[in-house]
Amino acid sequence: MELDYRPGLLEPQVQKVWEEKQSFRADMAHKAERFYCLSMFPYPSGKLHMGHVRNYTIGDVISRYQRMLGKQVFQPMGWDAFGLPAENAAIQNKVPPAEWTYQNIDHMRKQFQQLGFAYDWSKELATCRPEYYRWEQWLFTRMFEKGLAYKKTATVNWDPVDQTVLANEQVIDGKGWRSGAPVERREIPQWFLRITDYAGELLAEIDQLEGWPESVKTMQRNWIGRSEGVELEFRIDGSDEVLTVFTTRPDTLMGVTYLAIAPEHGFAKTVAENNPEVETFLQTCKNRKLAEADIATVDKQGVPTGYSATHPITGEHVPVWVANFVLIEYGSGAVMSVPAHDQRDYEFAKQYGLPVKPVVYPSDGQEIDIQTAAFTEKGVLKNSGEFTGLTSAEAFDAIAGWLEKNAKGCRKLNYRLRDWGVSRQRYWGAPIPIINCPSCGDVPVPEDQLPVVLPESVEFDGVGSPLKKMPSFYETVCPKCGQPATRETDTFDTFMESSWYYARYICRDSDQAMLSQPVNQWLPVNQYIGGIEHAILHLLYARFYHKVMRDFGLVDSDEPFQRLLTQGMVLKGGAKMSKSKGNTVDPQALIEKYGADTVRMFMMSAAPPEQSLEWSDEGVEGAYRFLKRLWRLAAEHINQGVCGVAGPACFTAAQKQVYSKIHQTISKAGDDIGRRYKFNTVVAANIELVNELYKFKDNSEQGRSLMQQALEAVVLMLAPITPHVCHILWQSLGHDELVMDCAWPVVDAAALQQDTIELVVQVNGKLRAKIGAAANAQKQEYQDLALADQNVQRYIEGKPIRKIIVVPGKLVNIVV
RNA sequence: GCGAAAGUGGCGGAAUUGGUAGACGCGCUGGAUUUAGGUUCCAGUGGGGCGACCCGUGAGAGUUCGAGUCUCUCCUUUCGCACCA
Repeated sequence: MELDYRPGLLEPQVQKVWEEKQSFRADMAHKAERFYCLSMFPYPSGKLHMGHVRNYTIGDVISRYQRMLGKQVFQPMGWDAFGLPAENAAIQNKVPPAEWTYQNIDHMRKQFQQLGFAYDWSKELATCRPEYYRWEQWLFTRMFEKGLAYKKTATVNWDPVDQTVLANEQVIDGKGWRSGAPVERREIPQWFLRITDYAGELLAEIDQLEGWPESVKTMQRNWIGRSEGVELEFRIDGSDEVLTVFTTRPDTLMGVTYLAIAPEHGFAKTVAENNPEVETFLQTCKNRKLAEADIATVDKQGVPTGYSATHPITGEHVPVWVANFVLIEYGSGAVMSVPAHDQRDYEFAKQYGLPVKPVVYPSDGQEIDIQTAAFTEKGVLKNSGEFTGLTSAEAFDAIAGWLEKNAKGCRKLNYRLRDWGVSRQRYWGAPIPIINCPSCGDVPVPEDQLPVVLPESVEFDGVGSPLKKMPSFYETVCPKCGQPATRETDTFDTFMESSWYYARYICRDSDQAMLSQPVNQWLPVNQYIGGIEHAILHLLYARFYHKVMRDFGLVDSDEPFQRLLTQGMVLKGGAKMSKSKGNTVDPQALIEKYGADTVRMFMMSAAPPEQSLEWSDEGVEGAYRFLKRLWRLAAEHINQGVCGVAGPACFTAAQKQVYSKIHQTISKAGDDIGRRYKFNTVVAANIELVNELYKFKDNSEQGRSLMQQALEAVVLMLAPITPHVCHILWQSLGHDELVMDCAWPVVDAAALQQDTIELVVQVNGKLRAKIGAAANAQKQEYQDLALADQNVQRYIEGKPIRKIIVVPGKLVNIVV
């Protein structure tokens, strides 16, 4: 065996073996314990970037480890193939989006294979294929029939020059990214899914997601944003209009000094017709961006409508303002403002000289200072008529009860979550399967006419969707009345495809149904892996879809993903690797220079998976150096002849130490890879073991057997991380079977037992001595040993001992 | 602005249940091998101090015999905010 490690030669050979043996193909009908390991599929943007390599290496390591535990592992891969970048590339390169996408897929698939990922390619899917999106269209028509899909107007970013709708990402400083024209808000009819119908269940079942990170669960809870409050009405004076507002603080109702409505509110528009000042203000608001982050950070501005409204309890008249910080999407688009007890209302009131009326005071009787800020805590009511003296909690009930009794309001459960808008005014997406008939209205495309196929051969000029210029696409007849009608030319949000692909992999070839057996045998996904940036949207939409599919009888389970790992980003120089920052490192070049195993090993060893990972060229060198060292150690041993593995016989001290190190490593690596998902320390533990083996020079029969045993353990433990080199080494160590099919090594518990320990002695919590002591001694013995130590004596001399803490087998702390 | 995380040597990180801070790697320093460079191998490497020792986990307080770890306040960075995926 050569002493030089040559990954460039060996990796393609090993990949060929896997290919020939179809090693990664899962037996979907297998009765053994199943493990479905899924990494979020990529958008086929061209070539793999480091973020991909990290994501997919983590998934592959988990898959290969689970396989070594004897499970039937299913690890598929596919392509989230619809999306905006294909349209941009089409304009730039004059290539139709479909062609560009398929080319990218071919290239990236090759790269995946070069990295040695254990994917079952027989189940590969691409979401831009009609056989895939056909079922998404079918599900949508069913949701339409059940009332879960509906149409309403909603706001989009409109580029008046390019005459096109822009994504938030395409709006730079309020201007269209291509035209540079100031973007306008425009309201157009769009399709929505009633995810809010499932808000309660989506929230409640977060508690059952035991395998999810707490941070993600908290973010989802906050996103859904359940709040209990009161909905109440304010009549506009001198008009039939009624403003409905929602508040979580009805106890502050007596402190209302004005109402604020969103610029998009119907009443604001009505007022604007006869009020130039309001009209001007609404026009200004048209240029603001859609993103909530922009709305929340913008300077608070507003104008009075000139109208007042009647307070439902006191009958007082409070002015109605239009304000830019009120969100039309949340609640009813109108809020009652209590400047004394809400900071945002307070700032607005100060800015426009509106009165501040405190009605809640601290329970301990202290005064409050509302000269600088609102008092937002709960407390006891004052200046509140019949409610004066009640606590905030009592007042909630009393005021809600009063409003209900007088038919002016009611208790209400409100969610921050909004319905999911799924219409996109784009070409490269799944067509929305609706036909607009002049007499029948919106009619879903019947099942036998699905899929509505997206034409792939198109001229793409970037001005509007090509579908709108293709009569062959949109001209059709109404399925109900047979009269000429037009198809919907909008396409679906790409989150629609990524919300159910995990289920479709299992039955990819099913052409009679969206999902078919053995889908329920494999769901939910045991382990899902993907970027933290998907913590809310994608993961929430997929959970919603799963529940809809369950209610339609397509799946048995309530949740799609049992365990979730959110991997951190790959950084270079402290910043996310991105084309725009120009700090990317191309994985392809590294694979060619060092081989896939080195790249995989660096990715796993540089940081724990959830944390961000700082890219380091030197670190890659280090990983490469280790694999060379491992190779050489194994080759030197193998060249002297492989040998059997003897049990723990009469070891010399040095042998015993190595034997115990092997099993300490197996113990740590097993816990880290299986329970803690800390792959960096799995690698570190094995490096330590190899370092120790380099120092272990023992050519006795017993010594060589120990070396054989140690090398086998290292190869088995690293096989999930660096599968190619471990494949070769395993065979060279004298085995016929594939290392990937072997069982994870077993710890010899006896080897972990130690006779002596290092006893740490502290005086007043500071380390003063380390003493060798028997591992199984009594508390008193440890204490005596500690007190007898010379250095310890120096520190306690002449001082009274107040307390001695003994942690058996570990530490003694003497307090003087 | 709101929500969620993170902050430890020159760098990436380790410290799993509140119990020895800095495992392992990178880098650096010195040495060996080599015609040289590279490779490989050995030794050292948190800061200060001649030393006994002292200081040290973003800042400040607190709880504790003992805090990187728990609590509070603050600072900085990252992610998400509904049409990027």
